[in-house]
Amino acid sequence: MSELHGGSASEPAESPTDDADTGDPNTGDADTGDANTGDADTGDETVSSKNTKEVIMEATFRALSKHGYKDLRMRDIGEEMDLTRQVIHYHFDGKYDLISSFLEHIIDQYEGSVVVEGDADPRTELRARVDQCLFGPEFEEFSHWDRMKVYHELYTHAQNDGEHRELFNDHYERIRGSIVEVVEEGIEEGVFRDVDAERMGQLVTDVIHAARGRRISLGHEDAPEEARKAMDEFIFESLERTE
Amino acid sequence: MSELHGGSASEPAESPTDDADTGDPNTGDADTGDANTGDADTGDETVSSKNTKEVIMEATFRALSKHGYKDLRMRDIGEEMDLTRQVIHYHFDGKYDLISSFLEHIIDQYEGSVVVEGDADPRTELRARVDQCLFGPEFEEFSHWDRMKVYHELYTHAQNDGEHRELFNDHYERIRGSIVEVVEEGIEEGVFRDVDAERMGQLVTDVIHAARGRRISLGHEDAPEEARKAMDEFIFESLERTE
DNA sequence: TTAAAAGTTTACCGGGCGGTAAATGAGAGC
DNA sequence: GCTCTCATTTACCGCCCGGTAAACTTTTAA
Repeated sequence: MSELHGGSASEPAESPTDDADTGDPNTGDADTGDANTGDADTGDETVSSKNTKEVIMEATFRALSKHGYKDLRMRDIGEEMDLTRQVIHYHFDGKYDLISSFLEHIIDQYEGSVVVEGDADPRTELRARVDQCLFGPEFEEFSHWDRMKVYHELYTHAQNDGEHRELFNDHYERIRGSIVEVVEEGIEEGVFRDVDAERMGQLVTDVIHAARGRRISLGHEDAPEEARKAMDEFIFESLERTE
Repeated sequence: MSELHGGSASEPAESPTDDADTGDPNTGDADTGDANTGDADTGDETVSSKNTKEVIMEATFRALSKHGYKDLRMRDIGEEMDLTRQVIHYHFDGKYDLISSFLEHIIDQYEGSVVVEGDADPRTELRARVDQCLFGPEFEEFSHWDRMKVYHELYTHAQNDGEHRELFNDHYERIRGSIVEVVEEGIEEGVFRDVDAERMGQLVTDVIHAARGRRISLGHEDAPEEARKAMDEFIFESLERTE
């Protein structure tokens, strides 16, 4: 066969293979191809292909958590998977496309994790929604902040990327909207005083975001809790004063 | 100053010189070595050396504004100066040291731009401080948001860097503290109702940060203004209700 | 059974990046 | 004038990273 580069077995003492990807080549794999439920496929994608994409998303998430956006290398993502990093290039069109897809992925996850009750009274409902934003869904509370960390880093970086910014804007609008809705409901029902619901919703959303950012960037573990108390004491209190 | 290397349309097919730094070797310079006031030196640094460091800081700022933290290359900084990028390595100990120094630099600037009145009544004082955080000092209003953009990006990245995080924590504490102080003053003087000043100050600081972040990351130009109105309407109003 | 299509791996690379070494310039002190 | 030090430039480099090409393997569909 075409011995392309002379590299016979002898060669250099340590891995001649460039790409020190070596992370650890799935030694004991037996974890990849299982759970292959032959359900209805979605769109025109193979089941396994869809599965792989999800594996890549999860790996991206882990790599992003570890290294941060700035220092994220394709190699890092590869090391978080049982597959080699090159499969990424088969399923995505380069690094930027991968990140963009991941962004949609993580936003969808966020979206999907929101549980709507809807039947409670506005007072309770409002607090429940705020809590959900601040502390995550009741179940699966672990990992909430890991996700948030990644989300928040991408969020900040969006200032340099118009495309990403739009995604975040849409998402933001949905969150804010859902809070405004509850406030409006409360006003209609007469349990809240008659304020500008948009402005109030905006304020609440802002406080949520700030507490999140403070916890993540500055490491203030108690920021969400404190923010929650402050809202109770200084915002909700004045909201409910029907007077 | 940005459009340095517009010319040389021909562009040598393959510049043998590696380092396509070529930007364009300060053609029209005549801007570097002057203004050399032989004043008393500070510490053990030459005047010119100190000057150069500042030039580098400014260049770093510009490069950071343009490219964002993630995509910042030493080369980009070089292109924002009249000097070559290698001088950076003479004055700083590599990229990380440069960024750290820049961080201190921009925080100092922030700090220095804060104007304290102190004599006004707490009501006015509180609003004035908030305004300053939201809109920048009255003079030199331009460039305020450029600085903020850079500040905020570094701020978010601090989650991945303990050393930087500490710097931001200190700074944050100073800002928050100054607001808490005003609130306390107001309570003592009896113009504000008797609330937990710490918590109130925290809330106000959080709202400021959120509005800033929203304007920068999401591009909501009116975020500061809206936040200001929301605070007036929903927070300050209830604060002043001495009742 | 088999051949094409889809997916994955192995091997490899060009270019760009941060950094360094040595040559050059510019003063300060004697 | 000479030299020694500080400051800056010119020239250059090794390595690391994203990406590709082709071999290989598994799945799909006749």
